[in-house]
Amino acid sequence: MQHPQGPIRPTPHPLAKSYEPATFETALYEYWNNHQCFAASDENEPRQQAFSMVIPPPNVTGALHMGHALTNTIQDILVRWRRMKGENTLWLPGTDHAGIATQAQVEKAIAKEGKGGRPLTRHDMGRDAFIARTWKWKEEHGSQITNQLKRLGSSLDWKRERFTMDEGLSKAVREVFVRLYEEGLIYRGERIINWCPRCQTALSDLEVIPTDRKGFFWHLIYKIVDDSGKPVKNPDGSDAQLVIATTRPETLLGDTAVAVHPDDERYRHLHGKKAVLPLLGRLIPIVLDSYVDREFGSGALKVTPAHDFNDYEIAKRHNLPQGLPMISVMGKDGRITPAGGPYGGLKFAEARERVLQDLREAGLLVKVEDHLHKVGLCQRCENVAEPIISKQWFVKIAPLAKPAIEAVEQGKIVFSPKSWEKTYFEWMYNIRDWCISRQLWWGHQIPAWYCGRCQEITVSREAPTQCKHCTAPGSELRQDEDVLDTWFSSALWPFSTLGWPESTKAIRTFYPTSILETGFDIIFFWVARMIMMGLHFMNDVPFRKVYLHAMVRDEKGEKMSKSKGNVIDPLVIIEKHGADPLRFTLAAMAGQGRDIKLSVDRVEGYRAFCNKLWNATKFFHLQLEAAKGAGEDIEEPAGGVEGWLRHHRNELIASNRWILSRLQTLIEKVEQGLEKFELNESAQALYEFTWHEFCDWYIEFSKLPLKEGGQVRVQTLYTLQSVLEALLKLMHPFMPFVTEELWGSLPWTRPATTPARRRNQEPELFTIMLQPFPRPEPIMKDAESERTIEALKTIIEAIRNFRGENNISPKTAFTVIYNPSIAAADVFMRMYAHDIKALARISDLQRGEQGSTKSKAEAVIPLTNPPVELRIGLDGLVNVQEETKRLEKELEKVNSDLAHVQRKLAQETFVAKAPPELVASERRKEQEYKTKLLELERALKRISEIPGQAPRA
RNA sequence: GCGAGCGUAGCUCAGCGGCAGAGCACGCCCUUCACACGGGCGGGGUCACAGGUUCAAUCCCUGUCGCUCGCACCA
Repeated sequence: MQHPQGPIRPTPHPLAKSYEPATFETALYEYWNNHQCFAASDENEPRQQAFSMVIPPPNVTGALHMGHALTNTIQDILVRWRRMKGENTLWLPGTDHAGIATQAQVEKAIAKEGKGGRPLTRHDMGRDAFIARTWKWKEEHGSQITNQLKRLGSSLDWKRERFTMDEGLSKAVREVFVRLYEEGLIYRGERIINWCPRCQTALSDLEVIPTDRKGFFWHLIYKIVDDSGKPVKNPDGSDAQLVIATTRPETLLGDTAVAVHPDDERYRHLHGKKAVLPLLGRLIPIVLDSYVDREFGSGALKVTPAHDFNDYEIAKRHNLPQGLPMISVMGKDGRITPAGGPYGGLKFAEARERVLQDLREAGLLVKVEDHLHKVGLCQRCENVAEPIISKQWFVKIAPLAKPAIEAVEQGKIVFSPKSWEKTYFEWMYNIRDWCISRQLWWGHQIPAWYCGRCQEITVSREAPTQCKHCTAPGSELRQDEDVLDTWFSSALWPFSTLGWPESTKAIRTFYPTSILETGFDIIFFWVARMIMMGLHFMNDVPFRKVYLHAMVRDEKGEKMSKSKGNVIDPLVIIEKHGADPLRFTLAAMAGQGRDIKLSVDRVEGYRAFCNKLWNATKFFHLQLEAAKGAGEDIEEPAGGVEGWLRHHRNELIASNRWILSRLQTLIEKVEQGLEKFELNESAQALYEFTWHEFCDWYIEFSKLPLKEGGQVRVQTLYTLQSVLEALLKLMHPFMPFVTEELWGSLPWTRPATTPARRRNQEPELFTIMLQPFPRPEPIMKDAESERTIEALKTIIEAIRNFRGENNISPKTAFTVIYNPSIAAADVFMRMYAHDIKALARISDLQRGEQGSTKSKAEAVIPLTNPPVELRIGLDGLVNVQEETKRLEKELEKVNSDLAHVQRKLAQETFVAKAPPELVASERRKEQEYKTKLLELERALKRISEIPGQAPRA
C-alpha cells in the first residue's frame, strides 16, 4: 500500500469485509488536499469556464451543526460536479468574526480569571489587551469549524481561506466605509434605535426578534386642562380626562404628548387642550394623528417618542416636543435616567412597580387586564431590547436598494425557489436605514476620528495625521470607539475575498460568482446586502443565482436548539455512520421549500446503501480474481473498457446490453437533477438504480455468464467494471469518500484527465474527483434488451410470488412447465431458460401442455408478457387450499383491474376525446385481463374438481 | 392584517393530469458461494375537507379547516 501522500493513492485490495468509513475518510481528505485537488486557478483562465461560489462564512466561534452540514453538502455536490465537468471551479472558504458572539465567548472565558471572587471584565483589561486576547482565542479555536467542514468532505480551496477581519478584508471594509461616507450614504445621527441593555450595544432592526409575551394592559387616567391649567369640563359638567391603556407604564415618564384621532367625535372638545402627565404633573399637548386606531382601547394614545418607534414617527410629524425636550428616560445601563425624576436610577422592572404603586395610590390606575403582546428580544442574548434615542452611524439605504431591486426584477439575479423573490422585494421596498455601529470592541473599528479642537469628524482609510477641517495635528484626534455591524463586512464577502479593492486576477476570473447557496433566514441579513454592495462597488451582481435551502429540524419538526436538547450533531453522525451517509441523507431530503425533518433512521438506511455499494464492488473483484485464477485472458482492452463495450455492443448478451442501456437513463436523470437544483431527484435515481437494478437484477443475471467462462465472462467483467466506474463517478459529488475508496480499487482506471487536472503539476494523479463526469451515450440505449429483461423479470417474479405466497422454502426445488401461446414465446423461453431457472430457483423449466406436470392438481400462472402460461405441479408441494386462496386473490385483482378498464372504455367521451394511443392501450389491457381472467377461472374450476377436495363456496 | 409554504401508508418524505411510490417500521419464509448494513414474498392509503374545470384530478382553480414560517403590528 502506498503512502497517502504519494502520487498514487492507496489502493486497499482486497476490500474490507464491509463498509467502515472511519478507516479511510480522513486519509482521503488529506490526499486530495495535499495534491491540490480543490485548488482553482486564476492564471489566464477563461471566465466562461469558471464556476465560483463563496461559502457563507460560519462564525469562528461556531461548531458544525446540521444547517452547516446541509448547506455545505449541497455546495460541495455542486462544486464537485462542476469540477468533474471540467470547469475551473472555485469554492472559497472562510469564517466570520461574529462580533457579539465572539466577544461574548472571550468575556465568558476571562470572567473566570477575576480575583477575589469578582469576575474579570473586558474593561478591567482595557481595549487593546482584550482585542489581543480575542485574536489569541481566534487562533486557538477558530479552526474548529473549518476542521469540521473537512470531515464533511467539503472540497474548499483552502489556500484562499479568508477571515472577515484579516488585513485584506479590513482594508475593503475601510474603503467601503470611506466611499459611502463621501457619497453621503453613511451618516452619523441621533435616532431611535434598538438597544440591548445586556449586550450594551445598538442593534439593527433585524437583530431584534418580536416575541409573544404575556403581560398586562394598564389603563391610566390623564387629566385634561386648558392652557392656564384649569380643568376642562365635559359637556355633562364632569372633569374631562382620558383613559389611556399601556403595556409599559414606566414609559409615561418620557411622554411628550397624547394623541387622538382627528375625527374622533368623543374627543373633539379636547382639541388644543393639554393633558396632565400622571405622577410628574408635566403638561403635554394633545395632538391629532390619524395613526391612532379609534377602535382600540380608549382611542387615545400616549406618545413616548424616545422609546417607541411609532411614537417617534408621530413626534416627528407633529414637530414634537413643542417646547419640551425629547425625553429619554430609559438609560443604556438598564436604569431610569435622571429625566425620570424621582424614579431616576431605578432598574426598568423596579421603576414599573414603583410607577404602578404610585398610580394606584393617586387613583389614576383604573383597570388592569391580561394582555398578550410582542416584546422585542435581542437576537443574541434573548433579553428585552429597548428602543432608545442614541447617536449612531447609519447607512442611507434607499439609494442602494433601488438598483438591488431592479437587478432581481430584471432577472440578473434569479432566486430559487422563485417565491423567495417576493419576500426579498417586500423587505427591500420597505427597507429602513441600517444602523451599523455597535458598542463592542471586537470588530472593524469605525474609521472616523473626532477633533478635540473643532469637534468635526474626519473619515479616512488610514489614521489621519491631521484634522481635515481645522488641520489640528493627529494627536488631537480620537478615533470613534464603536465597531461595525458584523454583517457590514459579510456584505462585501463575494468581492473582498477575491482581493478587492486591489484589481486582481481572481476578481477578473471569478466575479460575479456563479451561485450563492444559503438559508432563507439570512436573505435580509446577508443576501440583500451583498446584492446592494456588489452592485454599488463592483458595478455588477455578486452572484447570478441564489439557491435557498430548507431549514433542518428534528424529527418532530421543531427547530434544533441546545436548550431543547433535540440537536442531532452532524459530527456524532459522521463518527458513527460516516460522512457519506449523512451527505446522501441531506441531499435526498433537500427538496425545495419546506422543512427538513431529519431522522437518524434515514441515515442508517443510507449507510446500508454504502455497504451495498461496497459489496457490489467486492463482488466484481472476487469475480475478476476467479477469472484470472481460471487462466482467463483478462487484460484491459486496447481503447479501454468503455471503448471496447461500445465497439462490441451488438455482440453483448442481453443482460449486459440492458444494464448499459439503463445506465444511460440514469446519467440523464442525475445530470438533470443537478442542473435543475433538484438534488433529491438525482439522489433517488442513484439509489434506485444501484440497489434495485444493478444489485438486485444485474448482478444476479451476471452470475451465469461469469460461471460459464470464456468470452461471455470477459464481456460481463468489462460491463461490471464499466457500470461500476460510471456509477461511482455519478455518485462521487454526493458521496465523495466511499466512491473514491472503491474507485481506487478498480482496475483499468486512468489518471485524472479533466482540465482541472491538467492545471495540476503532477504527471499522474489518480483520483475519482478529477475524472470526467459521465455523459449519456445515446448509442448505448437498447430498447430490445430492455424489453427482454422486463419479460424475464415478469416470469421470475411470478414464480417467486407463487413460492412466497405459498410459503415454499427456497430450498424446495420444483419444476415449472410453460406453454407458449405463440412460437416466438417458445424461442424466448428456450433462450433464457437458464436465467429463469437460476433467478427463480427452480429445478427445471420445460415445455408442456396441461396435465404434463403429472400432478393431480396444478397451479396456473397466466402471463401476457411474454405470452406464456406457467404450470406447477402441486403434489407434495402445496396444500390445494392454499393454492386456491392464491388463485382467488389473483382473480380478484384481475377482476377489479378489468372492471376499471371497462368502466373507462364504456364512456363514449373518453373514447372520443382521450388521446388515441391511450385508448388503444386501454383496449389492449382489456384483452389481456380477459384472457388472464378466463385462465384463472379455468384453473380454479379444475382445482375445485380434484377428488377429495371440498368445493369452496 | 398582508405574504409564503405545508397537510399523501404507523413514522419521515417523493410524486403533481391518465389504475397511489420509496425508506424506516410491521408480518411470513430464508445464515443460497457480494452483502443479515442481506435476499424473497406480503399486509397497510375515500392522497385534510367541500365545490369547480376536464373524457379523466392526489395533481389545476375556488372556498373551508388545521399546522409552519416571514413581514407589519393595536399603544
